[in-house]
Amino acid sequence: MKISTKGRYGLRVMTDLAVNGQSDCVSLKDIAEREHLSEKYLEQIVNQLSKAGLVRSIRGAKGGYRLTREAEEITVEEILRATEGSLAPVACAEDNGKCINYGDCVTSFIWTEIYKATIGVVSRITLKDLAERSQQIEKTELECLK
Amino acid sequence: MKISTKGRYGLRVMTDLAVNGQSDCVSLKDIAEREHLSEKYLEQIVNQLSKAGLVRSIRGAKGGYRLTREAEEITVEEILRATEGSLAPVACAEDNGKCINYGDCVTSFIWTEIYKATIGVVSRITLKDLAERSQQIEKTELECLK
DNA sequence: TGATATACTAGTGATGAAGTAGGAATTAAT
DNA sequence: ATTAATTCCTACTTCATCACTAGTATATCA
Repeated sequence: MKISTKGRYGLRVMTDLAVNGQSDCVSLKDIAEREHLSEKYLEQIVNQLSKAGLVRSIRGAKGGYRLTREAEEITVEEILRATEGSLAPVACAEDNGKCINYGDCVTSFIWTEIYKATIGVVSRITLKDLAERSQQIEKTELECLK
Repeated sequence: MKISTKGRYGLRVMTDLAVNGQSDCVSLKDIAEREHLSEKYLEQIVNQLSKAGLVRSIRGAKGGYRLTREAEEITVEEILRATEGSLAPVACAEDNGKCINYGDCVTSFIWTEIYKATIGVVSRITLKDLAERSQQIEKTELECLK
């Protein structure tokens, strides 16, 4: 029942883009530095986000990435789906319990319920929520430094 | 975001015990046969259930396992915790978002929400629910054979 | 005493997670 | 035109975990 680094980093990249990519596009180098993550690894993750249509890339010098939509129109569900794959606890859960594996039928409703509960959470949270939180935290940290 | 075979098989073993272990104790050999699972592998899983206090073992010939409590007093949450370990999507989620990893703070509330939603589902389902479902399915299958 | 159980520990092969590494293609600035 | 910066693409690597398998020791019943 774990979310991998791809999902977690994916959210951080997207949040970073929402906060720092208002006017311009942002390079992976900058993001990697700010978020203390490996640029090369982020490359792969952003590639998935790009294929999912959540970011657009601009190649060459002064290139980078930017969101394809407004932050409030991108959900955490979309980001996690792009980076994590299925969010279902077992394969069959996504098809509302049409399971192939003989013997798991008794428990299939459990997985469907967990799946629905999870989607209920992540579909309601938008990238804007994360961006706002991020800026709030930044502010608090500055306060603390005084 | 996956549940492993330990969690899935664990639920099946417990359901089997609830259905077939009313009066007597049940041997792993019988369970493995009925559920089409490896006896040796089940040994490890039942061991975890035993350490969690969900089943009691009786050694020697005519030995086996039995539930320590009534099926309606055992939740799916307990069974999954015993077999899967933590049900939180990331480590910090269980502590209500007190995360150590710098940088994940912005997203920690997501994991806590997912965690709470998951627990909400599995804490309300009891072993009795599974046992009843199992017997219902058995009945249906017999109906189909007519 | 022997057959039937569980208890415990170790080993194994396959898979996936979490990166690393290197080069090709593209673009902006000099 | 060249160079530096950037994305794009593929392959490789290391490590941990999953899903078992195997073997031996221990306990109990008949």
